[in-house]
Amino acid sequence: MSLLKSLLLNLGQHDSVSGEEARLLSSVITKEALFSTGDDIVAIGSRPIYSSLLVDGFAARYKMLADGGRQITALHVAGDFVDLHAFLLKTMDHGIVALSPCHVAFAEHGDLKMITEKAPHLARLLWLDTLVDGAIHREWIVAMGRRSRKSQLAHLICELYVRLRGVQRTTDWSFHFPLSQAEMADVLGLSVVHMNRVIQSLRREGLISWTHHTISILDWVRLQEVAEFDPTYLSMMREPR
Amino acid sequence: MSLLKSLLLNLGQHDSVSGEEARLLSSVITKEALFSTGDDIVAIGSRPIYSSLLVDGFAARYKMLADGGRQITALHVAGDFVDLHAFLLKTMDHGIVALSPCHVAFAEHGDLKMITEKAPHLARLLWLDTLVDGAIHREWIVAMGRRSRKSQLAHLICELYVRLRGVQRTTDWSFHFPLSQAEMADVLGLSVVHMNRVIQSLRREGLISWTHHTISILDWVRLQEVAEFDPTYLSMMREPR
DNA sequence: AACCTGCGAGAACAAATGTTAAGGCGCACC
DNA sequence: GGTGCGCCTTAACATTTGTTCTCGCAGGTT
Repeated sequence: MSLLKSLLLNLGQHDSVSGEEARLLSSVITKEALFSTGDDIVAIGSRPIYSSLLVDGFAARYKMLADGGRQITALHVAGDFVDLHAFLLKTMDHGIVALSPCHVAFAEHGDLKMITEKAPHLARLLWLDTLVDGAIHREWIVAMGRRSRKSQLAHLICELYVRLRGVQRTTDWSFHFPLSQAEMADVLGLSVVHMNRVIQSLRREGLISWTHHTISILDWVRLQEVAEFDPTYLSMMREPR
Repeated sequence: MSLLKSLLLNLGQHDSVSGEEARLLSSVITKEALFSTGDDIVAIGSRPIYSSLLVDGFAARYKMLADGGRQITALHVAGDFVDLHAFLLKTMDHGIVALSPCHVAFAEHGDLKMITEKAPHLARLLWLDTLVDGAIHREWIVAMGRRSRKSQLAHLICELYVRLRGVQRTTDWSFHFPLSQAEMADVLGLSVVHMNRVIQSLRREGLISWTHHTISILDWVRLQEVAEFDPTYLSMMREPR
């Protein structure tokens, strides 16, 4: 998919983006790169001078613990700015890893600063993008803290489906999903064995199928019920910001 | 504490705030209110036209689940903007409750928009404030997913201590903390009984004391070790943003 | 003084989740 | 065509965490 298109698919979900804004934004994206599965796109502790737009692929933010455990704190799909927050946070407090081959484009922080000075509406859309990240974080906290593991997984699948549909990465009720069960366990904060048990239970109830890196939602209504999924937090509504 | 002071204590931790910026910000804070313990400061589903600055007190963002469970997704202390994100997200996807008597001040969204247009550096500091929220969310996700409950609690206490010290709400190694164990359980995602067990274990090891709504850190070094606490994510470093 | 009530603490038991180990299956590589 | 490897799956067992219940204490009320 083209660089500009993935940009607009993402930011344009929340508010209308003018042609001029789109041109400005694409003009500050001066570099691109490809990453292989498992590569670090951004290293923990680094102080990037670029922010990275994921044009295609799957990536994750993660932290490692002393005992070797890994927790994934965010999943990113095509169209996501994976480290826009580093523009102001400066120091990466986590790493970002490619979970599939990833096509990434870069915008210099100096140019982002220019956008905050010259294009306030566009700047607000970028700010909003990081706010949606935060809203997703909060939903994950709720899922980890107070939902059953089955509900947590169901919720994540609902979220992924809606986000991927927003950037046209679904076909009917299916989407490509390259994560292994072990990687998924690092998302939900479970052991691999229990991750497998939870997946089995959604399968057994006929809610999803998940094979060959493809997830299919077999019963959206019941999946949503199990998840208590309410997509409000994704801010998919297009309105003035 | 004065309104302006709590503002500067918070934003000024990350970068220097000019006198003009401080005046502009305080000029857009046009209303104030007091809330009692248990009051909702902002209701879920509402579309606020003000963002709320917590001048004094403790507040929490939370979501309720169908089974009556509650998960607290953020704790706020003096100086925090509790719903700055609503400026752009528009619809509250969670509620905000006062966990103590709270003194709150309000800034109109229209004025915040003006700030993004006229005062880009100040706007970036506000953006940053929401990014630190996100960084804290990520750290909570890590703690919920991959730390032991003892480590999770130790980490939260370290975080609270550092944040409260930043706004001058600590005396030596102690701080006032009004949450009950049941409320704390809604933060960590535990049952009340297990919350109590985890607190006891930190007490038994001589790391903290916690009585009469006061937490004291008895052994900062070991508490930090148990928590694997690294304050980088709080962006306490003052640098150009 | 007697009586609430909210909160903290603890015991006993149930359920969820982790650990370790083993086997199977598909796929890349020799 | 075998072989090794990554990944999924299952089983058995250990540990963590939740549930229910009881008790005690402090503070406020009558």
